Amino acid sequence: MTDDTAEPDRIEQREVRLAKRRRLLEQGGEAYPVGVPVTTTIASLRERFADLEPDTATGERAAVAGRIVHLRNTGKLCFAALQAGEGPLSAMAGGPHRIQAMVSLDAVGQQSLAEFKALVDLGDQLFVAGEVITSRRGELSIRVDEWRIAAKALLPLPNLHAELSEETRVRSRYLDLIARPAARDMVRTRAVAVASLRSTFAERGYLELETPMLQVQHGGASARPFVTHSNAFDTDLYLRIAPELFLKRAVVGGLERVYEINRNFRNEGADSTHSPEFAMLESYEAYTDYRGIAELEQALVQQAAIAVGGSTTVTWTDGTEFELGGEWDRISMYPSLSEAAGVEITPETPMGDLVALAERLEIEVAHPIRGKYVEELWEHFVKGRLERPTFVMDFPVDTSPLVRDHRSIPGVVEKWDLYVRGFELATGYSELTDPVIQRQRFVEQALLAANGDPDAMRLDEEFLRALEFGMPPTGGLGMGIDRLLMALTGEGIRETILFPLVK
RNA sequence: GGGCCUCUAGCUCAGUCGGUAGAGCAAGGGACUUUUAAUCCCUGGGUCGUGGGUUCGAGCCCCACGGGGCCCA
Repeated sequence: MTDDTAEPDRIEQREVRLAKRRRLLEQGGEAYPVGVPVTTTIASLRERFADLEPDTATGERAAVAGRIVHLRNTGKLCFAALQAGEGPLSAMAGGPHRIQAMVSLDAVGQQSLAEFKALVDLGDQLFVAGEVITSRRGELSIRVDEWRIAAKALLPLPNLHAELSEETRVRSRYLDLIARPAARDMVRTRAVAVASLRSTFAERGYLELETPMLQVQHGGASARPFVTHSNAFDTDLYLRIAPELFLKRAVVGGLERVYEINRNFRNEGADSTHSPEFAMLESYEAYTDYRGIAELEQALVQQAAIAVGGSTTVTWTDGTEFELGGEWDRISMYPSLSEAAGVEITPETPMGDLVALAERLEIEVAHPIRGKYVEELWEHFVKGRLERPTFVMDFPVDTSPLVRDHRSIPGVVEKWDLYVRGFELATGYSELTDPVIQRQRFVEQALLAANGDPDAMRLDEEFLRALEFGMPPTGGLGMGIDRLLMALTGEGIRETILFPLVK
């Protein structure tokens, strides 16, 4: 909306509710009071009175507030189901965050009952106080002797008995959160998972850092950046595509165990596994290597699974049980590719052979780099076969410019990718610490950039200078937080992000 | 970037051969003191994504643009 004074379109139901708001004010009431005197929460009442017999009076008074999600009037008795946003995880979804309010002629008198019927709508935030009872049908209820509107809803709630359309769910997530317990669960699951990551790091003596999001030079990954402009410095700045080069500077400075959980931005397409803005974990640990980091990654994910669902066996939303427990498989990229393709492929396999094979399979490779061909072929032959969580070890050199050469296998670097649920969940390196080789790798990247690869890395002189002061042997880890949630819940990336980007 | 599907009431959707715009929930009026998507009677609510075109006549056919989804690259 460009016109600040523009009113929403005239909606019949909104007009009706605005009239009720006016009537409420004319009677000296408030449509949006500064507060309501609640004494407890719906969830705790549910917990305390879980097993009451039908038609029981507890003799105990309670005052709660919540959104009206069902409203039924039967003349001299009204029923309103109040829903609170809080509540435990999905194991108990569907009930514990709701309680029924019963507004009867006996308890509130004729005038109050009439006002309730005239002024209260489905969707309003309602405060009620009264005795905790169960109805004849056994529903935990409050026999209301005092009620107040806590916030008047001007717009009608969507139909809670039909699925919201994909677009409404993402565009109006607040409605999705009201309507769908699974949407609320996702928010909590995510918070629990991230808290678990932090506590696993804390147990291992890691420090959480915050490195620049606005960078003079982007680096640390192969991706197209978002560009913005600083007026004060009169210079273009990049939203970071990765924090890697700054976290490594921290390791040079003697911070030997560091991690960061924060947003990265990549100016690329969005689909079910990619978002232009995504939360990323990166960690670095001095005096370990990619094998030690694989052990760390496994612990991080398994601890998160336990924190979220109490077990390393996770249950996805489609009901699938997925095993994240135990020691994860480790396979090697070249041997696994050779076996699946039925042809021996090694780091020495000539470019011509790789191109011929790719063409025969109609695999298009964007840039003519040997490593890219190997990775594309590997994805074609092997990726889809992985069912259990699997570390894929030892990648080609020319696609991994920040990783050190393998200690014993020529042409390969000490890097793994972790595949879970068919997508790449995390990556781990024995970090390249040799400033001379690192400079060469950057120069090779610059050549690719000159040849039109927009994802190629740029040479970062300041980072190289830091390396020249000596960076200890280090293992590093990167994991997408959104993807971790996808692995734990079986949902698509848009469901793991509370407010995904929509045009 | 390419292909396919989709946009109709607040929400979710139907709409026949191109001929007066439909349902459920929600809303308004009425009845009802134990309802669980309460029930019963009555009523209101539409710029059919936007802009063109074809036609006597377009929600429907054609073109362009925009939003959303799925598949491929």
